[in-house]
Amino acid sequence: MTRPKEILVPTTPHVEGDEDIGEINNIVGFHIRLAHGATYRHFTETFSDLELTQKQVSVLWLVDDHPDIAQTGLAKRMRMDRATTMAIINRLQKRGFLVRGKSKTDGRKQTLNLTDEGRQALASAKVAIQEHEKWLQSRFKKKEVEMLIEMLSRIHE
Amino acid sequence: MTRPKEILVPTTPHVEGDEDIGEINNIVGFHIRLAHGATYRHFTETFSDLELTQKQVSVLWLVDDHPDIAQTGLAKRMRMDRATTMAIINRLQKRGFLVRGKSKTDGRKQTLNLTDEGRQALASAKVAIQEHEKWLQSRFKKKEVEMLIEMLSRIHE
DNA sequence: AATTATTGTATGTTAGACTAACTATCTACA
DNA sequence: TGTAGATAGTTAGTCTAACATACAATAATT
Repeated sequence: MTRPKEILVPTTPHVEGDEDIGEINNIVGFHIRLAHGATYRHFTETFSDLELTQKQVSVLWLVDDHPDIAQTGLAKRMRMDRATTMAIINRLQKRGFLVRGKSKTDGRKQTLNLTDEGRQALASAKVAIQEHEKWLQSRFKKKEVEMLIEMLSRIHE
Repeated sequence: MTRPKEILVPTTPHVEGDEDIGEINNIVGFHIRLAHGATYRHFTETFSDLELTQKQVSVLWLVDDHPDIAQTGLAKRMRMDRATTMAIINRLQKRGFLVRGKSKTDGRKQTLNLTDEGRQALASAKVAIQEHEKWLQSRFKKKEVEMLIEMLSRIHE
């Protein structure tokens, strides 16, 4: 009495009397979302000890690369709005990973800089990132990685 | 005394005469996230009238493609857990786009099917998707689109 | 028949994205 | 120069989504 077992390969074409646009599988956006989801999931697994999200690591990294950067500078680089940036900065500051200071050149701006703890966290994060990237890049040849990055850059500029 | 003016449209390449971001630019995950963000943003713009998210459209689409699908079936296809799936289904049901029914083959399962309204919403969504995809694919040649989809599939399986 | 797995549900937490309103500061120009 | 508008940061509130946990009902396995 064994059932057909209902194997479900997600990337399988659905048959059915097809209409309009075609299959959802031909939609680039669909694949970007799925790839992002898979990447995000693996990331949080890899970072479960560090308790850092992708966004948080990116912010730490960018602040380290650009001492005294202002929140709007960060926001521009990461394509976030000010409010979202605030929330992330607040979280990182609450954990003592970075500090806000006053800008000497512009009274509206604040400077962001990592604390020693932040630098330490970033160092650990970079190790984890390496592992994460290895998982990601294991699917591709070197040339393909370059190509993928280049293509993705065309989307986000 | 006119400054370079520093226009910053979110989806515009950031020029700024400065430093490159550093090695973070070689991180595939970083680009996936940025590309996802840009895509998501354009999607919500395109869909602001319809008030549908990527997830919701995907669910409508998949339910349409697979009548009587159960929530777990959806969850597998979209790589979501049951709780998240529930939340999305609830939202769509509340708006009258789909209905839950009882499965005849498995008392635990429920069937999902679009209502006429749901089908209508999906039809509108597909038009908008076409526009959205055009925006996305305009950056690529046909061959490149295939390549991109294939590469992204390697990530999400 | 008893145990285990699956499915849907309910609840609560968290991150992140966005809007709107507000203050302080800076810039541009009439 | 004075003022109107732009920019930077903040706060508050809303929304989507992901995840964890717990529970009840049903199926499958032993």
